[in-house]
Amino acid sequence: MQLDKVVNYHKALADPTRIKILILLAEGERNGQVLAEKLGVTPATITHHATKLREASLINERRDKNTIFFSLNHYFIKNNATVSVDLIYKNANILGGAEEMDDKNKRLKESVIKNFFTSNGKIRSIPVQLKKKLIVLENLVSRLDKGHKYSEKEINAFIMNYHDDFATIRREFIMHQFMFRENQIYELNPPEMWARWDVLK
Amino acid sequence: MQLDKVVNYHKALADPTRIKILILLAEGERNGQVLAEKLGVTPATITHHATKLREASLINERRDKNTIFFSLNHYFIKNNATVSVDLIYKNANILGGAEEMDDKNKRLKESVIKNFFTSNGKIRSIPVQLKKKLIVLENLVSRLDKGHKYSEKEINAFIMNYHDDFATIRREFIMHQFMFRENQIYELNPPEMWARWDVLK
DNA sequence: CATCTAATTTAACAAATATCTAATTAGATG
DNA sequence: CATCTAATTAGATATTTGTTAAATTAGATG
Repeated sequence: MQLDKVVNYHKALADPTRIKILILLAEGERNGQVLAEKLGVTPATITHHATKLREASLINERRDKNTIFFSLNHYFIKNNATVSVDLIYKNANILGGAEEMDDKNKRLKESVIKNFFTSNGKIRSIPVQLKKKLIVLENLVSRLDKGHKYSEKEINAFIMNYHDDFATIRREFIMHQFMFRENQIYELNPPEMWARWDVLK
Repeated sequence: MQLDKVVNYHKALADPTRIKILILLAEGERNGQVLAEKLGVTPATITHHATKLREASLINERRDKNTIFFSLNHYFIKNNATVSVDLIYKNANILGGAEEMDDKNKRLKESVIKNFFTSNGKIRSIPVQLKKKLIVLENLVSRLDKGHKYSEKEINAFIMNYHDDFATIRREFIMHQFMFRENQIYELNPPEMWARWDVLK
């Protein structure tokens, strides 16, 4: 469930040593030994924290010979700071009733599709407003086959039918739970896991 | 210290029961007994969590006779979601003790500039080695204006002064945090966010 | 293959924390 | 004052979590 994701994200940031690691990584990539030395802890402790930060998608890693360099996942950090806020307000609406899509949302959906896709089906631009962006992403993702296992190449090629910036859109697919990635293989999530735009304001 | 504040904020949100309380409160104010009943815990547990949420300024309280009604501190929630992000990037320089560039790196930089740029300032070829590639990218990006908002067209035109493959280089600008894109507008990141080549081997 | 380096795993332990039950407090009302 | 309601506190317990030392693994190099 999505709640766990948010909780784990906050757990990852709920420790001073981990925050300090992120602060150091904001300067540039660092390996485990250096982090351990700078923070006055053992390499084992760094490994422990790195695992948590990795699980929360807050850091990336790059291996060079025996050394592993950690770095910030800038994109994820910037985009998830507000996720908890979204979750709280979004789920409030769900609990508060408003189950089926109302006319207003239907009209919005049509208008977004009309305005953000060109006549030959390409994406004119990626909406900035979350709600509209989700409508576009959902529309795209609906054209993929359920249960089909896509390579990254295939996903890129698919996206490029609609927009050049496949990297951003591919990331958004994952971030908003439209797809999941395992072993470099991409696959659709069931629709009930997709981010809900119809409950947003 | 500011670090503790951020850690405590995340600790407050690092528990599923507390997130659920906030979700319920987003619907409107609720008293302890009702929250306990809805979440299947005892009133004592609600008191426990309410204390933590209160300490993190996430909720407010209002007393009416014997009943205490909890409500969201909307203002605080909305304004603090990004505090941790700010903290991480802001403190990077301070904590990190920016080591100055050593002679070896200075020489390498000169040599890369000399070898990968032609006499009329074009890029001869994009270096394959990460460290050298970052030197070239940084050199390019340093010619852009801080704070200026560039359209994609402008960025492409700029890059094409130096190399034909603007798409690749534009992507590398983003990927290595030299720039960020929002709303199809490109802008320089502050230098402390740029990928550091001087720490690479 | 022997050796070196950096990272990880394992086992142990202390500290923090989520939850409950039972007792207590704060305030309202007859 | 006696009683009722809602919240809090106190004490107990089980779980989670941060840390370390020691052993092990992964990969590079001679």
